[in-house]
Amino acid sequence: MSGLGSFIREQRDQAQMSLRQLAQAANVSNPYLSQVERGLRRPSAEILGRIASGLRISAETLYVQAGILDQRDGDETVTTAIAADQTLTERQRSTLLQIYAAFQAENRAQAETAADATAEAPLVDDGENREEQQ
Amino acid sequence: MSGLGSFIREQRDQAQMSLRQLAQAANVSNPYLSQVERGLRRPSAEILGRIASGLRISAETLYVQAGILDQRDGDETVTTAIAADQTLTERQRSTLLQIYAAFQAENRAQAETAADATAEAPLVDDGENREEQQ
DNA sequence: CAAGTACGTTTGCAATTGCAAGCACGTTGG
DNA sequence: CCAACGTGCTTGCAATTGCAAACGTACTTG
Repeated sequence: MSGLGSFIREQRDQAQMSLRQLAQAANVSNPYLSQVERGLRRPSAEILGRIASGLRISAETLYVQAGILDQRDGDETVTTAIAADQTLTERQRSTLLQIYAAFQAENRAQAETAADATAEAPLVDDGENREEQQ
Repeated sequence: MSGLGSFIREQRDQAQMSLRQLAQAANVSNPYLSQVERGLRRPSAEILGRIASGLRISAETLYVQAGILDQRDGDETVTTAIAADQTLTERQRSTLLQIYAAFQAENRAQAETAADATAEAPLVDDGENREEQQ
C-alpha cells in the first residue's frame, strides 16, 4: 500500500495543480512524479522535500506519510498549531478550533455507533473540548 | 558537504560505538555506513531514519543535518498539521484548509489596505496584524 | 610466528532512483 | 478534419543506492 502516493495526489488535487505544474514547481520530472503518486517508485528524501516545497507543505508531513518519520500525534498538533498561529486573529483561531473540535466529536460519535458491539470508550475520555488555553 | 557524515561519526564516537555496532543497531551494512560517514554516499531517508534510531537520536535531527529538512516554519504548521491529521476525513480536512486559507487571504487583504504608504510589497505576507492577541 | 579478533575500508554487483523522449487520450478551434 | 495543446502514462537508460564478500591493518593471545 502506498499511502504516500495517494496523499501527494490528494494534496495536488486540493491545490488544483496539474501533474506537470507540480513537477515543475517541485523541480522533478513529471514521469517520475506520476510514478511516485501511483506508488510505483519510492522517492528519496531529497525528492520528497522538493515535492513538499512544491506543494507548499512541510517536508515533515510527507515524511510522516511516507512512514519515514514517526507520527507525532496529529491530534494535538492541529490544536496547538492553530493556537500558536500568530497570523490569525483570536476570533479566527477560536472559530477554527471549534470547527476542529466539532469534526472530532462527529467522528468520535460515528466510530462509537459503528463499533457498539466491540467494547467501548475507544478514544480520549475527554467529554468536552477545551475551549482555549492561554 | 560531508557535514552529515561527520555528524554521524561524531555522534557514534560520542556513544562509544564501533562502526559495526552502529551498523548492526541501525540494520545497515557496515561498508555502507562507512561510506556514508565519509561523505561518499548520500543515504536515503529510510537509511537515515534507521541510523537515527540506531544512534537513539531523533530522525529529524539527522534530516536537518542532512540539509533535507529545514527547521520548522511558523505559519505553515497549521496547514501541514491539518493535512497530516489522520483522524479527519478528507472532506473535513479540505474544509478546514479552505477556511484557514480564507482567513489568511482575509488578513492579507486587510494588511494591504492598512499599509498603503508602503506601496506594493505583494509577496511578503509576513507582516501581520497584531491587533488583539489572546 | 601463527591464530583469533575487532576495527574501518575497498571492490564488484543487483536493484533502484530519476530523467529525457515519446506515447495515448481528450479538448479546442481554425 | 486536423493541427495544437493539455492531461497523465510508458519506455529505455545513465547514475546512484545499498550490500556481500574480501582486504589491510593493529592488537591480543597461544
